[in-house]
Amino acid sequence: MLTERQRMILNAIIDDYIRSAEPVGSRSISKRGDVGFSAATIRNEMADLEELGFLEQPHTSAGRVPSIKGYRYYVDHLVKLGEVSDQDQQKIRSFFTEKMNQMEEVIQHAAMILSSLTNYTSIVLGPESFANSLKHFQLVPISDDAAVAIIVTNTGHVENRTVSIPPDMSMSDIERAVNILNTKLTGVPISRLKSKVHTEVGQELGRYVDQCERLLAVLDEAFKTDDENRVYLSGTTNMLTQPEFKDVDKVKTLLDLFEETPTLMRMFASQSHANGIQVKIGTENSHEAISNCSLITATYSLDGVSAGTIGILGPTRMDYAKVIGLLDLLSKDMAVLLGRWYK
Amino acid sequence: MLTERQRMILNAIIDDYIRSAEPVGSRSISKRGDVGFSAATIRNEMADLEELGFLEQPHTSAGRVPSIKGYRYYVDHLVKLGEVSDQDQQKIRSFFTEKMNQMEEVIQHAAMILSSLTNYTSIVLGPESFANSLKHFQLVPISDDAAVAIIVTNTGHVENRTVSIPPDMSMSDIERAVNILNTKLTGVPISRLKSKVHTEVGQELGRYVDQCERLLAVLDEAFKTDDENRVYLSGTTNMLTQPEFKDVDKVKTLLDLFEETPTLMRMFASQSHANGIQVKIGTENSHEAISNCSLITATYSLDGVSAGTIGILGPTRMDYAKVIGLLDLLSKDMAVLLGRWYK
DNA sequence: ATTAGCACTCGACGACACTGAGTGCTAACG
DNA sequence: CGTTAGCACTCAGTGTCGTCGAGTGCTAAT
Repeated sequence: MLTERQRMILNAIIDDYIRSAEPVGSRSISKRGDVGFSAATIRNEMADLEELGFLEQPHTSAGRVPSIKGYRYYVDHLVKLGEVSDQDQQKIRSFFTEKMNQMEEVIQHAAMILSSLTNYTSIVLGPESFANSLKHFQLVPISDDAAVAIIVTNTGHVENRTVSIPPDMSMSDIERAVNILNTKLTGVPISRLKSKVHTEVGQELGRYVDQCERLLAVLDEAFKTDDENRVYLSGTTNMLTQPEFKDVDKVKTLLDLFEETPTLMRMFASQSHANGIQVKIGTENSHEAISNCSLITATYSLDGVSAGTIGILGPTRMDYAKVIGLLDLLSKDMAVLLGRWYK
Repeated sequence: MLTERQRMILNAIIDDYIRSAEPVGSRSISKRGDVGFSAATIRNEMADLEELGFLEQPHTSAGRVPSIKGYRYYVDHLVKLGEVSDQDQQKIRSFFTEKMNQMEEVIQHAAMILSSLTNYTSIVLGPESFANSLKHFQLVPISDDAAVAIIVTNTGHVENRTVSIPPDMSMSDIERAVNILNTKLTGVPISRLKSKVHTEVGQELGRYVDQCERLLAVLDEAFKTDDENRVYLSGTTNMLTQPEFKDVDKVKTLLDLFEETPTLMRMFASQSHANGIQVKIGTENSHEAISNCSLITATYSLDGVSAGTIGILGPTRMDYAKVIGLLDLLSKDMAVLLGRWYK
């Protein structure tokens, strides 16, 4: 579709623009050396590229700027995976050798590494909880009518929730129930806890415990899968250093988006279906607030099941080569780390 | 020190400036009606007030702007506690009748209410954990060499931490130890857990459990008071709507400060000594990033012990009357709520 | 097919004048 | 004597104009 020369020129323009954030003219391309043609020739090609929709002109007497289509072509055909610099590799290595014993900590750290290495905003989605199974369940009464339900998963993750209990339910009943639940439910995936309680464990429970229905209601409350697969952000303020965000209004809409976890989740979910690296450029993103941003995500899997997603949000004019290389490396390392984690 | 008229004029100027964010001139004060003097008279007084340091002039032919000293005088002598509007009272009431069963949730919500009612940024510090005591302790092994330590407090707060355990420590030992700890430590304040383990419980433990020293090390790790008295922020982006933050650089330094929890903590700590409402204006604040902001905090106490702090951060040109009134009301309500909570 | 040359476009920038809000001072007023 | 009307003055903000220069498109020469 494009001639070799056009591709070279497109590549050069995008390269330049990523660095300078300013419309690039024919002369500067010609002078770069890697395209050995005169400014005039490049000018002609640029006119063609614009007609084809790969470039845009802010105004008549300005240089050219890549269009969404241009970026798309660039990431699909032109960009060569950036090698991760030794320095960065070093940092990542030391991250993975560091000992962390909370899942949350790992994710949080990964996000921080990403944002600090790229100077963009990083978004990390934790490994889906459905991989986890119950290790231990506990109900600790804290007053006459309330108790804390605690769920420990095999990965060491702890969830807790305050539930209200009927005032006339006896302590011994509760203890007995907890014991039964622990023997019956240990090893059951978190996502199936609720149904399992009703189908299989329910009757057993009824035999030993008074007021079984009431208790079941309490358990329902406790096992409510609060899908707080939280999204971890880091480097949100990095965006403010980008020239495309010198306008406070844009900053505000972006930051407001960051606060809206559910929206972020949805954005991410739509990406995480496919495995590997995905790039959404500008208006390809569903949300308007990031219509001048690109979102690059890497979904890694564990035993063939997609397990988590890490991503970088930056201006459309972002360093795709570097970011893609980095995400590729880090997502693979994450998969390995988690593989070991889950044993 | 100031004549009655000067005070009226100062009050009027600050009032106007809070509303308009623009230097206020003598004419506009004169026209307001509540100061019944001509522009010329007011002009003379304004010159005096400037000489005394209560006002400042951005440039010769502009109106006057309150100085830090001016604001100080205003909040100390002039401002009359703003009545909280019916609408706002309504919202606060409904907040307090809402049923919440996690401490974190309450605090988070309080912060949100505050920021939404004021359109500034709210900062809330949770009730100091020293008021809490141990309700239940548990060690759940999740692998050969790791276990999750879970601490439940009398208020239903759950802390958890992964600890590594010596591989040759037997399950039964652990169980026995946990039992002893629960009988001995229930009711002990969280802050004193660690010392208590060493002094009183240690010997008892040694009698029943092998490898007592090793176990103590594990417990030390578990009881490490991770002083995560977290700071809850809400409405951080509200600041961006303030005209004093139309400059992205200022926004960035401010937002970066928000990310630095320890610094925020320190800022807050210095305020929370005194009880009641405290106002720090502009450079009275220690941190440079908020040298054009004011921080108003209300510390509430429970049984005479200061329990928590809620605060509002806004531009120096903020609506002191409203904010102070609101904080006063809310902090008292919080104290009541928590009093009930701790029973 | 490529390139040198040239006329043309248009935003950025500095110079300049104008406007208007606001001041300080002085003199008149009650 | 305190208050106020009047007036000259200051200065940020705004709009206009001309210049500059980077960049373009087109044409003709190589």
